[in-house]
Amino acid sequence: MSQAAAIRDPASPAVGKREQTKVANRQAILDAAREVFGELGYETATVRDIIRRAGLAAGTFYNYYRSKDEVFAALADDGARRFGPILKALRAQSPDFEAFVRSAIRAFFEFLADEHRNWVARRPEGEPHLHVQGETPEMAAVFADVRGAIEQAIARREGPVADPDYMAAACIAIAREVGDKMLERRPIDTEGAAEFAVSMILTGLKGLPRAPA
Amino acid sequence: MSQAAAIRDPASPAVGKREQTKVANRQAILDAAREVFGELGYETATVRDIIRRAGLAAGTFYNYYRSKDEVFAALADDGARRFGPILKALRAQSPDFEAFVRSAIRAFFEFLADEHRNWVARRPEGEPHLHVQGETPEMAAVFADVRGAIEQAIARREGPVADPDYMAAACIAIAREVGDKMLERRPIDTEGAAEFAVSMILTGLKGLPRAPA
Amino acid sequence: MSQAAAIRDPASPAVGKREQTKVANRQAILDAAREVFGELGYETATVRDIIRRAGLAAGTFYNYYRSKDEVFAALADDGARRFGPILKALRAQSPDFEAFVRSAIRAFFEFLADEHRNWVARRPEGEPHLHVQGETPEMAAVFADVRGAIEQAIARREGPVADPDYMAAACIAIAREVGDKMLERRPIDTEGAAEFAVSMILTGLKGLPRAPA
Amino acid sequence: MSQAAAIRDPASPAVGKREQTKVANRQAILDAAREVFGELGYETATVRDIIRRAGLAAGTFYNYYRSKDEVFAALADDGARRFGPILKALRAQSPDFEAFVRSAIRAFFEFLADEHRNWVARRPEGEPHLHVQGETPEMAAVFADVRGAIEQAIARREGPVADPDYMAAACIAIAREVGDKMLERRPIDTEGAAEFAVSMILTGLKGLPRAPA
DNA sequence: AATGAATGAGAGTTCATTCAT
DNA sequence: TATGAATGAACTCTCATTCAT
Repeated sequence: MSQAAAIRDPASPAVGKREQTKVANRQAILDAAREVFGELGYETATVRDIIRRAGLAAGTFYNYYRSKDEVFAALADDGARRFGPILKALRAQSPDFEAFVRSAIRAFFEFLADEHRNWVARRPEGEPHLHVQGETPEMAAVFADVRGAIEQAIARREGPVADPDYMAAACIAIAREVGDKMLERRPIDTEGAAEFAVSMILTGLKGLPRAPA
Repeated sequence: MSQAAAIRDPASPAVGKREQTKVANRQAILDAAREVFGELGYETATVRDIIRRAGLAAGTFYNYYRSKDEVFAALADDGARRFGPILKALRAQSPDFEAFVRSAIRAFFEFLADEHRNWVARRPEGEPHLHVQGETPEMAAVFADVRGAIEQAIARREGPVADPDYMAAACIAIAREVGDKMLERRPIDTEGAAEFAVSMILTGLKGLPRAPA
Repeated sequence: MSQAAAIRDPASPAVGKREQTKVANRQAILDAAREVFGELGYETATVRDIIRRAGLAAGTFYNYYRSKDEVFAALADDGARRFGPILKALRAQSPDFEAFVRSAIRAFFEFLADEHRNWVARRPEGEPHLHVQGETPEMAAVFADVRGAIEQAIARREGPVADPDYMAAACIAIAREVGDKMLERRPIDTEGAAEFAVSMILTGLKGLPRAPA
Repeated sequence: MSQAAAIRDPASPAVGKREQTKVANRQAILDAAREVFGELGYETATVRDIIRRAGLAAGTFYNYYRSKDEVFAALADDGARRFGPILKALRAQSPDFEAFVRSAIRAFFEFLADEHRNWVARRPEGEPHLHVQGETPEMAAVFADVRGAIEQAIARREGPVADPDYMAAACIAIAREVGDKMLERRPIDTEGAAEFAVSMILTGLKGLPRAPA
């Protein structure tokens, strides 16, 4: 190695090319896995699908993740790590439960739209896979976060006192499904979807505009 | 096989034994498939699991269904065939949209509880399969029915005029998830769950009891 | 099925063709495994090698044995099951330790020669596998038997009182290696080999003919 | 790597650092390989096991040996190179065949005990690998040497005239197996083992002490 | 020369499906 | 028609070896 090579521009990142591609590969695998799991589901997706999409060789996968399970778990961690803090901040800032719901839904839909750019929405034809759509492990982790926040709010009596488990489930369900639909439209309208979901959650169908008699 | 088995009982019904067995086997396979798919999910479930539970031999499966896919599809048809008419009747009888939602949810939860007796709710531990829970092909078909009914109602301007797609998605979502939770509890309380779901759908969180100040 | 087919000649074996081929296949796999393990050793041998030699398809192997390990173990059992009783009878019949050694060695060499017809003696070229030659799991089981018999004899003070562990090891070693050499020659002379081995075991080099001064 | 490392210490010996490292690395790999092959056997041992133990990187292995096979062969050469001369000297010094056997066995057992300190005797449990124990390539080479010496002696009519091939095999076998047993005991008693082996070889069981009547 | 990530052939094993009985 | 063994493609994962750094 030439001496020049050793003298590094302090402004440049302190990583060699090797480390760079290592990071890049890890990310490529993660991204490919997100896509593939999103499209095919955990069982149907194969490690080969993932690495092929990442443009790597079969064995390379195992340099980064010890198993199919492990990438899957890594994806979940990744999602939670990114959305968790956002949610926490929102929780702290919101003056009341309604405000929290409002901002959380909005943030969630934006997160969703962001994520969406990472998966190809294309679904394989002729394969029975009901409703697993849009179900990335990352989403699962985020849902868990949201559920926690809702349950906490209920415990603090900031929200309705109805069955907390049912409530969390229903709110999550709305966010999930409406979010799913949102992603299927062009352009993706997070604003509109959020408005709908918030209204539905807070006031139900009663809160939605009625047809004039 | 003993010779006696070959001698037809003259008192037996006119349907040949063969035909009887054929119908019985077809049903046995369908029932077994419902259970197995419910327990393990489409991918994890094997044809062997199904035929073993049906008490038949591997090859026999293919006398009734051409593939694993086909029995899966048949299940969906089966569910729709059973719930569809119920839904239609409800639709006809209901004076207004609210009444329809109320009765449909109730009917759906009862159908769900009924179905539930056919699957063992046990889920394999240590396998990442988020949210596929309670997702039988039959359910999927029923969901489709419900969605249709909602969309129709909206088209007929009996309900709110908000985005019909979002509305159907949200209603289904609530029914699905609350139904799921309902099935996890003992005793299974369809009444309570239906009340919650209806209230949530119609009036949202606002319609739920609030904590006294 | 015609009635004629059902009426079976009582002298013929009471098995259908299916069962026949099942038994035949099980044996074919076992035989192929014996050969392949003998030639390549446990690690190098692949399940594919075994089933290819058995003339079957990859999956078929697993209809008979649950794993590579299991055939291996089955082979050992097989050998022990066949030689164990012989050894026991010899032990009972022999008036003294010497007679036992004599007859046991002879029986062992005959067993060995018999076995030999089941393995192809061909060894893969260019592969380093020292001394694993002639080492079938079956042999291992037989060796264990022999060792047991020797140790027992020693314990009963019928033989020399020297270190029993060393003695058993040495006797086994001689039988094994001389047996190995014996198998490499044509024709296979069990008589000559047995004479040598017995003499070597009982009187060592001293018992062997010396060159005339 | 720090810049300082690149500046050669002027006080360092004349051999370039590179050359030193080359020799050291080659030896480190050889030593690691001896251990690893001894512990795991040829097949089970991986190149990674070897280089990890040598404290080097995967690629470095291939700067010294072209393949896993080659390092295996090199080990054999190494052993032969070390034991061969000893054996030759013994051969020259011994007045007769008995004396040669005696001294050769003793030397062999001492060599064995020496070698033993380089492998960890621990063997992986639950793996079927019968009798490959104690089988280093080095041992194999030494065995070949011994065999040669015995055959030569026989050819020179210094020993019994019985089948030389069988004789060599039997002697080697005893040495090998008793040596193996010897290594399993604590403390390692080369003296006792040698005495037993020599006695067994020269006079067979007859030469071993008998139980008093 | 040293490094260690990338490679891809090939291992053991599973399972939907076929087919002789 | 029922049977269940046979089939072989496809799966997850390992590892000797190569090669850019």
